[in-house]
Amino acid sequence: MNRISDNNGPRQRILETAIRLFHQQGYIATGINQIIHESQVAKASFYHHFPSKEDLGIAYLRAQRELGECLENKYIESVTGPLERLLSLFRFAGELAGFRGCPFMNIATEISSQDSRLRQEVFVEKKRAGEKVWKLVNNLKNSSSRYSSIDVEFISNSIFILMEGAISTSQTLRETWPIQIAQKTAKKLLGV
Amino acid sequence: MNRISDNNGPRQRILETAIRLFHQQGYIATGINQIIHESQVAKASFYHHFPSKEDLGIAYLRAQRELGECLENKYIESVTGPLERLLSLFRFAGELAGFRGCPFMNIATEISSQDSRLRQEVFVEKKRAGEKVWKLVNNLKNSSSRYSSIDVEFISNSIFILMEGAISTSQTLRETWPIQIAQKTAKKLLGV
Amino acid sequence: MNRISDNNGPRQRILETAIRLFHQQGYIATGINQIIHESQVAKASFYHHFPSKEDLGIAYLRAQRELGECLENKYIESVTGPLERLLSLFRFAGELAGFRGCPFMNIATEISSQDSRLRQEVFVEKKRAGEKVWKLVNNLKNSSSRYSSIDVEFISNSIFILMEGAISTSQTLRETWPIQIAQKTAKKLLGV
Amino acid sequence: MNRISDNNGPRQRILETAIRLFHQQGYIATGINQIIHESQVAKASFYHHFPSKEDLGIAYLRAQRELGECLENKYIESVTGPLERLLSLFRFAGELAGFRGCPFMNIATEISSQDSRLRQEVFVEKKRAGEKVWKLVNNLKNSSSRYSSIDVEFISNSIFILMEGAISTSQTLRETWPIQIAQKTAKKLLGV
DNA sequence: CATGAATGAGGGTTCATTCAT
DNA sequence: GATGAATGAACCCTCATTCAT
Repeated sequence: MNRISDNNGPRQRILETAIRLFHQQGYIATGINQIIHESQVAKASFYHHFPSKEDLGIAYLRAQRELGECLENKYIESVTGPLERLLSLFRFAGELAGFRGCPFMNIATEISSQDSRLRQEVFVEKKRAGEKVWKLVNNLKNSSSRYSSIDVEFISNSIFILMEGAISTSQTLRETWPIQIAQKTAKKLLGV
Repeated sequence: MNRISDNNGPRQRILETAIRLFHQQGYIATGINQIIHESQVAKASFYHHFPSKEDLGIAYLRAQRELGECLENKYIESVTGPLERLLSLFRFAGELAGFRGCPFMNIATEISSQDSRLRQEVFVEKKRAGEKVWKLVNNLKNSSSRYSSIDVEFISNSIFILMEGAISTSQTLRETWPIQIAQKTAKKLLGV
Repeated sequence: MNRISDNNGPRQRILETAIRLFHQQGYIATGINQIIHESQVAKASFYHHFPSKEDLGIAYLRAQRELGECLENKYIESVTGPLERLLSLFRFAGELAGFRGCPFMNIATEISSQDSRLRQEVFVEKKRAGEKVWKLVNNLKNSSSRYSSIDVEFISNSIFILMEGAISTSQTLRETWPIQIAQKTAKKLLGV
Repeated sequence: MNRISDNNGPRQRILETAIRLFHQQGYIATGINQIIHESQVAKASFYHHFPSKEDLGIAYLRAQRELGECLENKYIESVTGPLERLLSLFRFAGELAGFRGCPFMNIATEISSQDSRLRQEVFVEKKRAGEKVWKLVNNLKNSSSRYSSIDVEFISNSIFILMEGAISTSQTLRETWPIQIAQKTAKKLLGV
């Protein structure tokens, strides 16, 4: 039993189940019992790995952040050129959401208490995502004199909002056009 | 016997409590017990007026739609000129949300089942809101030759997404700048 | 409004609904709400006519006694001859039960308290039914020297038990053969 | 750790309480709250052992079947000779019922839905009981030329009905004579 | 005589969590 | 490191009944 590559241990199974169920059904609507049952794990084993549901929620968000960052980078690096890389964010958003929206936005909606540890995780991710957009916009600005007049702060915030709006509108209406419209709007903002 | 001022009946108290709690805490996170306790109503009285929690949820969304539409109109009519009226939507969105987001988006996030009656209500409202934006953009287009080249379909969808994004980003980050950025983006789109 | 023939008044509607529902679903399993809803009667009207559910239950049993007695007499009088009349009870039992058993046995099963007013009604009916059987057996005994040696007490009790057993077995198994077997057994007892 | 004598576990306590209360008060009339209170068990512990009230009902019926079968065999084996053994069923029935009737008949009366899992259990038990009677009658037929002309099918069905009738009449009237009469009738049928 | 609103107690069930082993 | 039993609070909902009008 090679423990290093043993990714099918209880902890991993629980986490994968949580990723599936929290995203599909929501954090509150998903009970510990369902997670335990679908993970094929004993109840006390669950609490051995995750002291509380909130801790699992945090692990879930962190896993989503890693998965998301990884996928994001794949999308970005699949194209060349600063403009294409910036716009690839919208293709990424389109795949990620799948009518169930952003895991972080969703949890922020479900958890009202502003000082919850879960909301801290949301802040962290959204800050990271915002900085990612900022960098891509900044790269664009520095790449060519054509974009040298860009207000990086404004444009990156604007694109961030467009992405958030596209994802949540797509979730609410269960349609895909918001992603396309958001991308088209971003292009217009950039004058392309 | 004055029915107009008779707003203190139990049904009204329940509904007002639901508006407060569903919006603040979320639909799932708010239990019937808390609602009846804060409404000062017996449990069976609650079910006399609302056959189920879902029915109260529907009444809640319809009340939010009425309240929202009313407030929306006030904002729109508080200014003159088609551009000002269109842009007033952002001021409205800023007040409505208050870091707790859109009641309809929130419920759509909490309820994953796509054929829930609650989601039907969300569809109805979002369609209405989309049409409202479309009309305001169309009015702008027809108001002056300056805007005659506007693609009403695209611009209205774009503004809709910007508003949704502004509201949800504001909710997630508990900040107000997304509203301003979204409005500024809309202005840019319109070339003003 | 001819009040004498006005059998569609609220009280009558409630009683007819109760006869249908108590027999089909059982006394405990049938709620007041369903009765008033299907009777198209206001709740307080119900309690005006029947001070409690138990009172409706008593009225229900009395109505069943009248209906049963009436149908019983029809069956008995549809044939001539003391033997045929006695045996007609089994045909009657077969029709009455219809897989839902005897209304009186059923209530006695549902209500455990031995001093309930409902159980008093059951006693009254079962005593009446027992006496009816006794009379029919006694008539048979007196009708011909062939039956003069009959032990009326034993035979009537025996037939009573056979009928009760046939009805309840038919109810439990949802089959009709118990009625035929019981009648055949009765014939054997009488030597015919 | 002695599992054989470990009859004091919560599951066992719940089941014993259910046997007592379901039989005395009826299945519907007995609430989960009363069961857990008298079992000295927490509510969630109850649902840990029995997923629903219906499941407890099924366990109750199966326990009654085992208990009944065991007691039945004791009565049968307490005497010798095929006739005595057949007739011992009536003594058994007299003890079993105790004015509260047959647990299976009672549940079949309370539950009207024909496709309930509880009714399936009733079918199973009544089929078993019918076959038991058939065997005892068949044994009698084969035991002596005196009984060789018996119609096993008819006689066993007839005796089955007599037992059901005796038990339910005893329950309805709260008297013991139906048992004696039924046994006497059975003797007559057999020509003894 | 009729009405709908209002009630407290209880229905069956699930929650996230902790315990002894 | 892993297990299943046990928990109290809370879940949504229905019961038979009474009230003011």
